[in-house]
Parts: sequence; C-alpha cells; structure tokens
Amino acid sequence: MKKILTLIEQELAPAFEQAGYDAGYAKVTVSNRPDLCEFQCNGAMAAAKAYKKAPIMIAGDVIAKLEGSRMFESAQAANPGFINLKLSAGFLADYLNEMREDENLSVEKAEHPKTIVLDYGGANVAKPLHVGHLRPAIIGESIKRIGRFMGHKIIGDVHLGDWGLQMGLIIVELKERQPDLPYFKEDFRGEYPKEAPFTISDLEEIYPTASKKSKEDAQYREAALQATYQLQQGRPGYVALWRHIMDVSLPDLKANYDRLHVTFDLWKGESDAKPYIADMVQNMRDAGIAREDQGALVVDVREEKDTKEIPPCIILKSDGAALYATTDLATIVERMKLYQPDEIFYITDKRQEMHFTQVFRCARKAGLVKEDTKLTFLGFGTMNGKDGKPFKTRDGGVMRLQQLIGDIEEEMYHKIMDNHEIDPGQARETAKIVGLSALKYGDLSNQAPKDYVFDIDRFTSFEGNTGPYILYTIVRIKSILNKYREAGKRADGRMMPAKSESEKALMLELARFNAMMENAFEEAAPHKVCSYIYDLANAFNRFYHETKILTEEDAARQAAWICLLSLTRSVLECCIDMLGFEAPERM
RNA sequence: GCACCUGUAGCUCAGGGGAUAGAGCAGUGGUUUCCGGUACCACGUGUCGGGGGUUCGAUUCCCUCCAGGUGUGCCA
Repeated sequence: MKKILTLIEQELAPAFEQAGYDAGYAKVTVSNRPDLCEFQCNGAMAAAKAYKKAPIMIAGDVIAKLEGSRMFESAQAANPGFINLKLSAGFLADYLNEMREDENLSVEKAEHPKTIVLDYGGANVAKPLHVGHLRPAIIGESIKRIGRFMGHKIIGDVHLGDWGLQMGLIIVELKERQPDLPYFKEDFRGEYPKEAPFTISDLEEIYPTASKKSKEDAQYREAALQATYQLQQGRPGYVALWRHIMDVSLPDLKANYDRLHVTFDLWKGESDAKPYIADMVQNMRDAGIAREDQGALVVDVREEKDTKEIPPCIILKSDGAALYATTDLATIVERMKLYQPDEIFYITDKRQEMHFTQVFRCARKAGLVKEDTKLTFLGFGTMNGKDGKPFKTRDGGVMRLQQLIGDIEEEMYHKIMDNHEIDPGQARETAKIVGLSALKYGDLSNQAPKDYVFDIDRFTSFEGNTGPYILYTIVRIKSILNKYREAGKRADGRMMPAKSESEKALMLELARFNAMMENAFEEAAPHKVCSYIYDLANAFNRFYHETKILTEEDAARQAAWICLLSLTRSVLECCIDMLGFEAPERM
C-alpha cells in the first residue's frame, strides 16, 4: 500500500502544476502543529524565490486548485506560506480498512530484496555473556526482524570470538593446572578423551584468572601468545582442547541468547575464517598491497582525503599469528563465497569504528568484495549505570547477563504480586515476559550510537515510556476484544469515519505505520519503532478513556470501533515483535 | 597533540532549515454508575553548551571556542 503522505503528495502535485508551479514542491510532512492541522506542505515557501512571489500567494493559488478534492476536510493557507491540511474522516477510514486487509499491515515489501549478512552477536566462547553483550544482541535482533519484515533476506551470524588470544590464555592456564593431560604432550599419538577436562563453570573461572595473570606476568603472556599461534597452526592437542572449549561453551551461550529471544541463523566464528587466511594473505602479497613493516605484514589504508591518521591494517603479527583484522577480512571472503551478500552489516561497540574503517578499506583494496557490496558499521554506545559511568556490579565487577535478566524478572515479579491477587507461578511466568519487554524497550528506545543510562526502576515501571506500559495497553485491548467475542459478536465490521478528535488522532497514528517502518529500517533505528508505539499507545489510551465501546448501542458503530481496536492491536503486536518481545494474555 | 562522538527542562531522553522546541519521571490538583485507574486530564520549568557565519527563516547546516567521552599499529 502507498504511504498516506505519498497519496497526499499525489493529490497536491497536480494542484501545484495547475497553479503554474513545479510539482516537485508538493512535499508533505506530518504537521508539527497538530492544533492547526494534520499534515503540512512547506513547498510554497520553498517556491517563493524561484517564482519571485510571496509564499502566501502561492499557497493560496495551490489551495484554490484543491477545491472539490475528496481527500481533505480542509486546506488552508497560513502565514508566511504554510499549506495546512486536514484529511477527510471518510478518506482516512477507507485507508485503514484497506490497511486492515493488507497482510503486511500496509507496509510495502522491498522492491529489490537484498541479501544482508548481519554480524551482531560477538560472544566469546569460554566467557559468560555479560552486560556488554546485551546491546549488540538486542539491537541486532531487532534490525534483523525489521529487515525481514521489509522483505529482505537477512542472515544473522553470531560471529563468535573463538580464535584469538583468549584461547591461548585458557590453554596455558589449563596446562599450569593439569600439566599431565595428554593435550600438552607433543609426542602424544593416541585418541584424546571425549570428555572435556573442565565444565562451563571451570571455564568461567579459568579465563578471567588467566587474563589477569597475563597482564601481570610478561612470561605468562608470552606463553599464551605462543599457544595461540600453535593452535592456529593446528597443533593437535590444542585443537582437541579448543574443540572441548567449543562443545562446553556453545550450549551455554545458546541458552542465554534464547532467554533473550535472540536467535542466529549462523553460529560461525573467527575460526571458520581459518581456511581462507592463507590464500587471502598470499593474494595480498602477490597484488603488492601488503608489505612488511616492523616485522608485521600490513596493508596501507590511508587515503588522500583523510583528516586524521589511519594506521595501516595489520594482517599478520610479527610472530606470524592472525589477529582480529585477519579473521574479519577472511570472514568477508567466506561470506562473499557462501552467501554473495549485497551488504555486510556489523553491529559492535562504537569504539571499534577505527578497526572497521581499516578492515573495510583493506577489503576493497584487496578486492575481497564487489564494488557495489555495501559494508556497514553500526557502533553502539555504552550502557551506563545511574552514575553515568559504565555499568558495574556493586563490587565494581562486570555483571553477567544472566544476573541482569534475573534482577529484572525479580523486580517485575514483585510489582505484579504487589498489585494483584495472582498465583505466584503464573506471576513468575508473566514476570519473564514483561521483564524482557522492560529490558529490551529500555535499551532500544535509545538511539543505538549513544551511551545510555540503565535504570532498572524506570525500565520496569508501568508508567511512562516503558515496555510494560506498551504491554499493558495491548493486554487491555485484548481484554476488550475478548469480551466482545464472548458476547457472541463477530469482529467482521468495517471502520467508519471518526466521530471524535481522539478517534481520528488514533487513526492518523495507525496510518503512519508503514512510513515509520520504512524509515526505521533505512536508518537502522529501532528506537523509532519504540517512539512510534509509545505515541500509538497514548493515542489509543486517550480514545479509550472517552469512548465506551462495549456499551455502545449502535451496533455498526460498535463493530467499527472493534475493527479499530483490532487494527491497533495488530500494529502494536507487530511492532513489539520487531523489537523482539511479546505480550502476555494477562498481566 | 590529532581525529571522532556527545552537550536540549531538576533527572532520563525524543525531535530537527520553518509557525508557540517536545515527551516521560519527579511535584501539585483533578477524573470512577470504572470495557483492566499499572489508566486518563490539567498545571510549571528551557540563553536547545558559548560566540560568529550562511539563510527570508538556524535549536537544526558551516566555522570557532568550552566541557565530557572515545579512539589513535601488532587485544578483541
């Protein structure tokens, strides 16, 4: 379905032309003065210079040509040259009736669907997910869902950190603790044990210990670097250990992502890039773009127009080992080969922007991607505590994601129990659903690139711009629709022209849905979905408060309102699905 | 040092070349013969960090300064 703004512009364009002005001036936006009008066109002011005429005169000319249009209830010129428009209630009702029958709720699928690899997990094996993994997971999940809704093929890849120094650190620490294990004997030729010599909780303790040691002990660090290199070279014992680490970590990571309703199509990692590294590096050497510098192999990525120094992209460290840039580049090679994407879209901490600038330039220079393959980096900001500093536990440590989710569910549980007589088991279930909405909405309602303050009290509140408030609104609508159905009536009517201001306001919000969604995708901005549903929920609640629906005597009018509610519910539910959460039946 | 990002109400945040810059929270007061009051309504708050420039019009674009954050070759 066409956007309502497009339809209005199409109505206005001929009026501009007939009045003797270029149709290009017929640009329409939602009004920023709702007290005066619903839509506005500023084209008369833009045209004033070209036609050497007062804007108000131009606006008047155009409006004269709109005489007799069925689309508008009113069209007025206002100083200095605004064209103020109000839609006719009948036109709006027709539009919404069509929207209700549209399987995509009026959203037009992409004309040319793109294949996009979305890289958004960034979890490291052997390390539990912590709060730092929250943003990429839920922002990525949302962008994936929005993209799919718009008709694109989105391939979500968790891109595990499973090939870097952290692996060497674990190996070294393990060797120190259990030196007799066969994995460490170079001349071992037998079968390695099937069972890992550690559990997930062991790993969660081993890694931080090793990481700490390596910062204090240069020799220890050296050993870890060495082990990393040997692992990458395929030393059998280390590869076997690596397998164990993967086998132990993956189920745990999956369980945690599941809890967030975050899923990936691909569970690949840095290690999957390994088979592509050697060829890629050789090609870079052959092409003459890679050079030795201070013992490392680097590719220069500076460009003339740079305003700052961009250091060369390091392909191989001086000890010959691969590093972050190496696996990212080789992963591009793999993705191009396996999926032929039109775009590769990365979601990581914004502090990695420089790294991706280097990687993207290097990939282009080395011809790893096609000329028209888009490489996009979306950097997100830090999640801060109430003090405005990066979120920490009370003792200053990094908080686990599990802990954070648990805290929110607990908070939600108490709020639900405080206000209702409800079975505790039921309340626990509801708390999970509502808690997830609090967590995700709290995060997604902020612009991704900005830092934001994580405030559990605010996010879990049923009042204000929060997930629970949105869910409450949906649950309330469901309740009315259920009562209507229980009364034996069928929801098969059609919407009628709005009777009240609040009803029309609600309808106008609904009509904005397709344009909003398109924009949210183009700008990779889930927060626009949040701000939209908040407006929509408000519009609904206002309408609800002044309209008695179930006691309405005019059956046709009642049926029309039921339609309006049903559409409102559909749009709200579609939007929260885009954000990655759902509504309970009751709360 | 250099580069990038941010600076909007007491707090948390939207918005964005145009008409009177908006929400929520917090505060005060109201609304119930109640379809879920975890709702709705009303009231107050701003040098849009400072200064210049472009423009008919700047909070929005450009320059500069200030403040904070981040990055700046072998971690990821």
